[in-house]
Amino acid sequence: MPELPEVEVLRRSLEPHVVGSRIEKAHVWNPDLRERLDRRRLSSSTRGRRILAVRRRAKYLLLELEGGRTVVVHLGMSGRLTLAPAGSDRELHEHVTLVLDSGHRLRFRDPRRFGLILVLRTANLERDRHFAHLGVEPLMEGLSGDTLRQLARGRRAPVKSFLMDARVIVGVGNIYAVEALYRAGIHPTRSVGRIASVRWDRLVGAIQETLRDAIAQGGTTLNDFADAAGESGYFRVSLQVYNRQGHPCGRCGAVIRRIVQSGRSTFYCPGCQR
DNA sequence: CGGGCGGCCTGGAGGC
DNA sequence: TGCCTCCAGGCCGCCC
Repeated sequence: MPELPEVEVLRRSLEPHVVGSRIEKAHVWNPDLRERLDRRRLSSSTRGRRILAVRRRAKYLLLELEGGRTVVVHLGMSGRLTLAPAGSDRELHEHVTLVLDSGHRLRFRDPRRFGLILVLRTANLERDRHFAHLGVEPLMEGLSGDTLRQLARGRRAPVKSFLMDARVIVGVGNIYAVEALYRAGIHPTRSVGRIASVRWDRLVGAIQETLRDAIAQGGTTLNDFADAAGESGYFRVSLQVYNRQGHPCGRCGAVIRRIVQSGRSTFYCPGCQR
């Protein structure tokens, strides 16, 4: 489900309601997520601890707790994290519930179980194997086209795959890679080593604009994305090419195409993207 | 080594 | 109605 904008929207919606709350208890209904959840570790490191901050790194949501621990949540493809009133019933595919002293429950629901919850020492976070290899944050202050151009040197991958490579740049998944390339007017199959400097600047600008617009509109809800309050995002109506094969391009009228790259759908306008 | 592919899961959509 | 295939917002490990 979620790329950077969705996780950021979730983070912002959660923050004002959980920071300062204490976690009374963690229920693990099903530990079999992408990686098996360590029940004891989750329980012992969350019980009675206050939530100090809600952060994000790449597509990971981070609940920073007292005692130097951080609960790491990844939504995979179909994960949701919602804040519900006390007493409400457990939902289908709700695998973990954090009971807060405010009376609310933080529910992790994930039908496909590609998601992940783990507990790390806050101080070791960046050295953990889930984080150590991660590349630049696309919304980082001062990110330039040149930074990406350097990383692309000597590589022959198609630009779309390059944008989705978390070792290079994080948070950009299938939807936003496709949309950013459309905005930048770059063909998704273009080899990344053969992109001119000026186009790198335009591409970075397009990525940042696309992500910021998506955040402002509450993210993209295709099927099941929702923020902590269960609200859908509305960036879907702003998608220019994603899932629009056969429709005319809004800019030039050419018919939008769908191709497959590395097993993932790519959509582009043959008129605007060269 | 870089890059592509299959596998991990469930469920929704569409064809017949 | 059912049964089949295909597809899905991520990520990792394996293979060439």
